[in-house]
Amino acid sequence: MRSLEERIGSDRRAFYLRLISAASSLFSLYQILSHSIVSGHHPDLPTTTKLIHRHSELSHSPASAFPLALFYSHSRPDLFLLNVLLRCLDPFSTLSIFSSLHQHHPHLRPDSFTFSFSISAAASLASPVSGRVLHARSVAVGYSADRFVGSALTDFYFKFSMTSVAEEVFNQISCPDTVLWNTLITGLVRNCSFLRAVMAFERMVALGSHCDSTTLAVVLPATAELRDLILGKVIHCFVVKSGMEAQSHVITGFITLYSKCDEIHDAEFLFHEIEQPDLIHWNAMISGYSSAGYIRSSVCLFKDLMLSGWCPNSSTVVALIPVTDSYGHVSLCRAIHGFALKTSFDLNLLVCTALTTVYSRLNCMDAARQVFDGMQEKSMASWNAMISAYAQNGLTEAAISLFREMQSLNLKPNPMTASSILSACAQLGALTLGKQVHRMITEEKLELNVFVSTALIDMYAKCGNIIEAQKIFDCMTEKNEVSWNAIISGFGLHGYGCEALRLFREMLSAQISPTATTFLSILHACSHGGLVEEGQAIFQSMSHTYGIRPRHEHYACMVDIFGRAGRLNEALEFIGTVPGDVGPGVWAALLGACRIHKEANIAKLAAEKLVQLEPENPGYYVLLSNIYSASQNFPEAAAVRDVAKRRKLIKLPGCTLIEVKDVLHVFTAGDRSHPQTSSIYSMLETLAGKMLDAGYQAETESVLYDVEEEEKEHMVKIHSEKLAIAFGLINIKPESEITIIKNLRICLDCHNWTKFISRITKMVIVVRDASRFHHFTNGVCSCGDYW
DNA sequence: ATAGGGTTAG
Repeated sequence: MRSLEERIGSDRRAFYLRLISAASSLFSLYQILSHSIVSGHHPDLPTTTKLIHRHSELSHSPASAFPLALFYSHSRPDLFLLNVLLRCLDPFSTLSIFSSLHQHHPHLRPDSFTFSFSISAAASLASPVSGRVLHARSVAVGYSADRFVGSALTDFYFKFSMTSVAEEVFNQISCPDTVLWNTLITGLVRNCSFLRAVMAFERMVALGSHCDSTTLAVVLPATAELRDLILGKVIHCFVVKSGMEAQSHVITGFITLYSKCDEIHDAEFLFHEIEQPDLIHWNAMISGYSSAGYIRSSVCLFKDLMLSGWCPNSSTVVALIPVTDSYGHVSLCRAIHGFALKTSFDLNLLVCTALTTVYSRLNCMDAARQVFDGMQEKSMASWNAMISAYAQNGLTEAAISLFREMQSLNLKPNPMTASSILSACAQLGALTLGKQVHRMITEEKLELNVFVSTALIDMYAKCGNIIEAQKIFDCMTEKNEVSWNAIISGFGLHGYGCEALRLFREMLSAQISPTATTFLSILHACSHGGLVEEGQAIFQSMSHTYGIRPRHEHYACMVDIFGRAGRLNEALEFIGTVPGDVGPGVWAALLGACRIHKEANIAKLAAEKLVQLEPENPGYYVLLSNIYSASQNFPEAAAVRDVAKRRKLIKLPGCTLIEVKDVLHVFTAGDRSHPQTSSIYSMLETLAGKMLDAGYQAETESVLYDVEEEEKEHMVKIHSEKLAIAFGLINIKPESEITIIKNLRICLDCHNWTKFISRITKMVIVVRDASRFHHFTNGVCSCGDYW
């Protein structure tokens, strides 16, 4: 008869395996292990594997010390143990074990599980390099068509917004199963490629792959984003037919779909049909209401939620945020912020990111920054939210410096970062940085989605390179109304009215509905291109054919169109037809026309209106005063100046930016702070002589000249654009191109001066001022002397 | 190996 000890001994492994499976806490697991070691039995490979596996089930976060110690206690671990270990380790340890595998355990040949766990680790470590290395090695050992490796890789490339590579990997796998299709569709949705996600879904169905609730949970929000109600209904029928309509995730998807497609009652119906809605159902409905503008219903449902004994979570708070947005109420926003802080369930990434944006939309940049700085952990979305908050509020330098900070922390920008920063570049005219971002997008193979492409078009157009803008536009596979608007306004900005008109017609025939912005762009193009009749016809069609009510800006554009052609009386007449109040932009356009056509009487009328409408804007006072003094009405002139002085109104200082060899230089009027000041001024002297010979005369007489009296003396205060151009002439190779950007409109004299310079030096000079681009070539400007 | 609500872009 065998002793007890012998019986345990023979079944020792089974005995410990049973104990381990039954262990209910980490503590009892440690006890089992120490018992076995104390009694002289080091756990064998299967027991160790089981221990590590149970340990990962019992501990909530990836803990590495215990499993690693167990793993290293074996001199010859097997592949199964290795894979179980890799799956439960933190991503960093997973990668380091994998990379030292060859050295420490050359007998172990990684299989598809080993690769897929390591690739997932690279993805969560945000380490694109190690992922690519793993990709290469897995292909080298013949796993390029493996489902597990393939799905991990697909997921990996999508995480880094490298959608084209992800799709390539997916296409390598000959018979993708449901999970793999789901991985593809999820990745596309996460990268906002909604159309491609829906197309992949259609392909999946057509190829006869089985879809499950996961597929629908992902496809339905994509359909909602595309506002494709018809497709949504087709899917709904399909879902009912295949008996999946009662699945929790699927119902949520339909609530999202119907509320985003303005079918709020259908969404409501589905929500009330659910017997026991979970928190996500509630949140979906609350957000459905608030994002569709049903603010009261949203708040009511929130109250119901609280009364039903649910504890709201961060998503509930985020779902409520559009409420503050639509009211434009800072106090409401602060109330929600306070509520989130008080209930402190998790004032997490999500809430903070949303708050950053809402505060910035309410123009509380300090509050926004405070929330951003207060986050211990920041996601890509948090960074992007803060960067775009700055960009959208015109704080371009802040946006760029935050972008640099992000880069210095080794965080890889994603397409959203790219489009935000491109917007800042466009506003600032920072072509070099814009090009760098473009290069980064290409090098990192970042997804060139509609947002990014449109942002690139806008950046190139606004930074002077309309050719490059057009190239990108032509390469786009998916264009929406914003993309068309960007290219049309780009051509308008450069004075290519006919090209803009051609694109506008092309847009219409491509069945893209023009928006209010489209009309603004095309009217701008007509005014800068001198196309009066075309502009009038388009303005008519805007309300008659497309049912879009013109805004102040559209009226201003029309005034601009008439004014440019010197038809000032028609412009006045047109203003008479504007229903309701006339905005300051309209009068400013009229004033601009008067300035060019030297029409003092109408100018006086316009300037008086402007001083009334915008008492804070100093420019109009100067102008009005100049007009009065020109008509010998000195007391009035003095009175106007007095008012401006009493109000302590300060003129926005003019400055000009120029980039030479990727370095940015900024000049202000009469600037002497630049290291090359002396050569700049002597260059100006040299030029002055040649200019006189060529017939240049300083334009200081004009009554309608928007500068202070003392600024008229150009010898005292040389305008910043002249300094920048002189600097460019010194530092840029002859007979090439100089591009400068000025924050205000270029003045008449500088415009004239630049024409002469372009003729004398044979340089092409491109000037972006506050209203448009001027291309100076051999004494002629593309704006036709009207801007 | 994939999954529902909610945050970031032109």
